Amino acid sequence: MQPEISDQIFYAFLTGGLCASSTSTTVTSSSDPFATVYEDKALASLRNHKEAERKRRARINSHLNKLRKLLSCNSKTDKSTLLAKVVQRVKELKQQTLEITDETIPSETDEISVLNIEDCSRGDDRRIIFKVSFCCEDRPELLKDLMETLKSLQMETLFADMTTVGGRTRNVLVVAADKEHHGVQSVNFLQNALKSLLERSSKSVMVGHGGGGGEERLKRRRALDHIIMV
Amino acid sequence: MQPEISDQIFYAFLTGGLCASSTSTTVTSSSDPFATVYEDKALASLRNHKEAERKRRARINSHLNKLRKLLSCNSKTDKSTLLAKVVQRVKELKQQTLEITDETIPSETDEISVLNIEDCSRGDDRRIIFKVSFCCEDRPELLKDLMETLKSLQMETLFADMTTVGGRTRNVLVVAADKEHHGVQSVNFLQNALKSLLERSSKSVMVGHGGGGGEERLKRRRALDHIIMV
DNA sequence: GAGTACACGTGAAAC
DNA sequence: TGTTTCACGTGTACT
Repeated sequence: MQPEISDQIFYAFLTGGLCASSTSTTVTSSSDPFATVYEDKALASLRNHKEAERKRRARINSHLNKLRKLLSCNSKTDKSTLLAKVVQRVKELKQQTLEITDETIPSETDEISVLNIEDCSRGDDRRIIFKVSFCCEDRPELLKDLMETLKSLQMETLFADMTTVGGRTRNVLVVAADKEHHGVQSVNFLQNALKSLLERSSKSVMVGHGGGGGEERLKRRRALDHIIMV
Repeated sequence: MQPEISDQIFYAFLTGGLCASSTSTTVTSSSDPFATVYEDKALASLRNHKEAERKRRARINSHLNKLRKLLSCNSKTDKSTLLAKVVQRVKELKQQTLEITDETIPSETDEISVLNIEDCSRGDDRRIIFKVSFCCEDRPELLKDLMETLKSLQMETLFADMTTVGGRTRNVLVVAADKEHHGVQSVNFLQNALKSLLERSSKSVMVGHGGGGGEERLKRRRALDHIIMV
């Protein structure tokens, strides 16, 4: 691709400009017939270039060392494996936070999701299984209303994860329904039931707690109400 | 530090061994009186070295490109700023997951913590504020017991975050107590009350749910019980 | 001695 | 324009 020895080095080599003791530049310039102002300029440029590259390398290596510390890697871990570990770590952390914020922590926007997970049932042919999850503002009667809704639909809760944080709540339930009364189309029943549940929620948010109060504070207050109801 | 042109290059340069067209090595070896078997060996070694270094660079750059994708960086983001962003991202993600798993997600081990956060009160001189947090197995009566305990201690719950996931629960409450009845030493009261609460929990875990059942399944069952109690 | 990893100086390309 | 970034080949040290 590129010549092994460039014209520039060759020239500098012949004129003695590239010897180890660079302090002799001036001397060389005065004693050598080839020495010119241009040569000095070129050498100065090379020196700048050299220095800039040095700083660039230092910058990169500095960041690499920070990464070594963050991953608690030995200072003698070589660059390639270090970077491989960094790639892996970033992937892990991204996945981890995604899972948590997606499935556990309440989001700022309301969500409803109903899934038929019948396929995962352990040979229970008489029941159909749904995964129900929703995210909304918390309110005192929310869970009670939810249980009543499920009861009226003749569904049984198998297990539930619930998170209430800062006045917002995310709930993930696995519910079972008898196949005599329900089929896959019951996903829509559930979805609609939840929807009206959340609508009741937003109404209660509007109407209840008539007295003023900070916005963020009010959110947290509602979490308190929930406890007090229990 | 090191000579600008090494003896090796100088020698190879004079013998013509380092010209761009490396295919002519054999020709050079046969026509040049300096050519020896040693020279060929040395050149082969250099070529191996060259190739190894090429591969090493490729390996490093490959990881850098992966990182570019993970951070959705332009493919023209330079190495240094890319690495700077990686450092920042890793720090953020670590902090984020630490916060969540530390303050929200229930841990596998039981924990009790009571803090006097009086200093943070907004000029409320007549009340003392505590931050109460605990993590344990969930059970149906847990929250009810908790509220009764706080009531008996004449403490009022200001707000609460609650997370129940996979049968374990983490609760963070901020409670207020009248300064006429409580001081900083009430931290101990609270701590002991919580401790007996959790002890009751572990007893109920041992005794209750006498019927068999999978270990993990049982955990989740208890989350269900909690809902049904509400 | 062969293999591996790093820092260096350099040429070239992008602005 | 000079400045900045990259890939390259090389010297050197460690194993």
